[in-house]
Amino acid sequence: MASRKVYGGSNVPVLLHSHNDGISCSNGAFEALLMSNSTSCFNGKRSMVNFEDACGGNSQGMSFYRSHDQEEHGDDDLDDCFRQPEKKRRLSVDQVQFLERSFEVENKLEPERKVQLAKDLGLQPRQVAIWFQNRRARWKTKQLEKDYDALKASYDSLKSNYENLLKEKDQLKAEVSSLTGKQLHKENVSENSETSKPMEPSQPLAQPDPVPEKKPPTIICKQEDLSSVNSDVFDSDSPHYTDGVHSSFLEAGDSSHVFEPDQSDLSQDEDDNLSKSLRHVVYNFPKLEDPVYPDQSADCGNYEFPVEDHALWFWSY
DNA sequence: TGGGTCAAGAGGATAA
DNA sequence: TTATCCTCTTGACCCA
Repeated sequence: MASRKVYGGSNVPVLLHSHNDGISCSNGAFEALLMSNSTSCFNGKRSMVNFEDACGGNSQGMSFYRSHDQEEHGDDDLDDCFRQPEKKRRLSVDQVQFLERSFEVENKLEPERKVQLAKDLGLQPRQVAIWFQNRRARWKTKQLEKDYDALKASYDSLKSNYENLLKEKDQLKAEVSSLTGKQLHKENVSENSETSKPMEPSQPLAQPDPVPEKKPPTIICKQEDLSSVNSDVFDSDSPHYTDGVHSSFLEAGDSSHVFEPDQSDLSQDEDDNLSKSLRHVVYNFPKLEDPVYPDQSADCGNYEFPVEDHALWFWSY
């Protein structure tokens, strides 16, 4: 409180006894004030000086109430002669509150509004403009933080869903392999029994096959092909999944892309070999495209998807 | 004393 | 051309 300039006004010390009382406008009145040239309800310029006087020069904890704006106010031509080198001073709490309310109404500053605010707050119009610029910058920074948090939450959710789907895929692949083997075995048995009947008259002396389970080479190839197909169906995009989090995030966001195998790779014969009765449950799987599943899950009759496997329900955001 | 915050400066982009 | 905006930076101030 050493060399503080004191400006004459003595009628407003009460204004800053309480921060909230410094600006007594209601919100409605505040908006009206912003658009009008009516008498200001804020006497920022002189009130700060008088507040300090009212505080008995107690600068401890009251540094916000220094009379910075007097030093910077262009109206005080007399003071320009004695002005010390410019030092940055914070706006008072009341000024900031007033500006904040104005910012909430409109974060852009029209020239008339700027002049009116400057007049009401006892600041230079440029100070008001600068405050709005900085305020917009802070607002943008906070928005970016919010956006980042939202995106991160979305990403975490998608990643979790994707990992669940990977587990589900492995389970389904195992089921397909198991059931395909069983089905082929059944077919081999039936084919051997059918083909052996007509051969009996012509080959009465043929020795019966002691190991009927042995699969013909062509069938084995088919099984391998099927296995390969199944692997291709799920793994064709695996570089996208497995390399880093970004790719998985992007890929998982589009379920149609993740599970969109080329059905033509699976022959109709193999497809027919899968029991239709084992497939119908697949079509009840939520939100996954139907064409994907008939070839991939052959054991849905007794396979229950865990609750977390419905994770695609969350993909809507 | 270092870091955080904020007012203000600087410079480029843009619209009227 | 001018005012305004945006972005980055600077310097003052405060606090743990």
